[in-house]
Amino acid sequence: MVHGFTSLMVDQEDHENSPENSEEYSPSSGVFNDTKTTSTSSPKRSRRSIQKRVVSVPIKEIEGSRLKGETNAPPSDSWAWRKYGQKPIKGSPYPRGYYRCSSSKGCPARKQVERSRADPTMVMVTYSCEHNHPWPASRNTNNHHNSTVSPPPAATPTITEEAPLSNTDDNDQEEEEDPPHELSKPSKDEPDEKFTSLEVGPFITTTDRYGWFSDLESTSSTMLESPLMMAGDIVGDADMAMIFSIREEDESLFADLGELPECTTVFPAEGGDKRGGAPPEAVQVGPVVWDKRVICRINPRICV
DNA sequence: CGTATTTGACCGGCGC
DNA sequence: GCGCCGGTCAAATACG
Repeated sequence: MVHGFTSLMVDQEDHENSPENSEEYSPSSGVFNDTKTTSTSSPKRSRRSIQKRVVSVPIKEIEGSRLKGETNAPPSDSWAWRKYGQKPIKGSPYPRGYYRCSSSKGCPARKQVERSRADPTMVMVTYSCEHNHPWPASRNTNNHHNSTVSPPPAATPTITEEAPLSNTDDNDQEEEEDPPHELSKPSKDEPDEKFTSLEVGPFITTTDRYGWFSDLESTSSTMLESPLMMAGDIVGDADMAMIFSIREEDESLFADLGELPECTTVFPAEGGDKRGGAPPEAVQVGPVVWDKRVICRINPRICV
């Protein structure tokens, strides 16, 4: 399966720059907008302030994994999701599907699946909240073999976005790390560092806590951090290149995963456009190899 | 029979 | 204060 996932980290303010360019989501779509809303300061974290991660998945994968029609079939993650609603979104011609983790009742994990209006071939999946339970909880999982947690290769998502975790009362650190302002990121010379600090740092560390994260990992073979993308076009290729060279060892670990997406699609996302130049289109990254590495970095567990 | 999906209505939040 | 939009809940229907 070839999947390209795109991950964007969205910051509250980033997208708003050019909503239009950020076609990925409708300008008015709550997702990003909310983020932009200074949720941080909001006394109560309204739903909007909740952290969300957006992943773009090529619809092919979805179809492949689930021959469902065109509806927004969610990419099969390792988690079990139950659809609890669907709504047409103003900015998009396609409706947005709302899914909840059916693995356990108490699991607050939620997922929104929406077709990218810019690229009908891509499906944007927004994850909110984390899972309370471990993987096994999900039944959908084909992961019998998951003895480790190897996620079903169903789809290769790229994380497009990160959310502002305003809800974090306590946490703060995390978000700061993801400054949407790519400018800062690029500043870092070392790609590794970025990963570490950006992706891995905040979120990864808490893999356990962030169920969604795990799920992404597991689910996808390819993960991109938004920071990279956001970092801008600049970073873009160069970074990736660096990334690719991150660790080869990890590759072996992933060998099991087997199929890697041939290409990864990266969405500049809103952040990207902010640079002004970045076209909304997805960038294809040839080798997916780095994915694995990234994943490893993110989740050592998987690597093992 | 049980579970999942689908559709409609209601509630809350945000913007104007 | 009103209106609009997004998100969630609940009920009904369909499928396994």
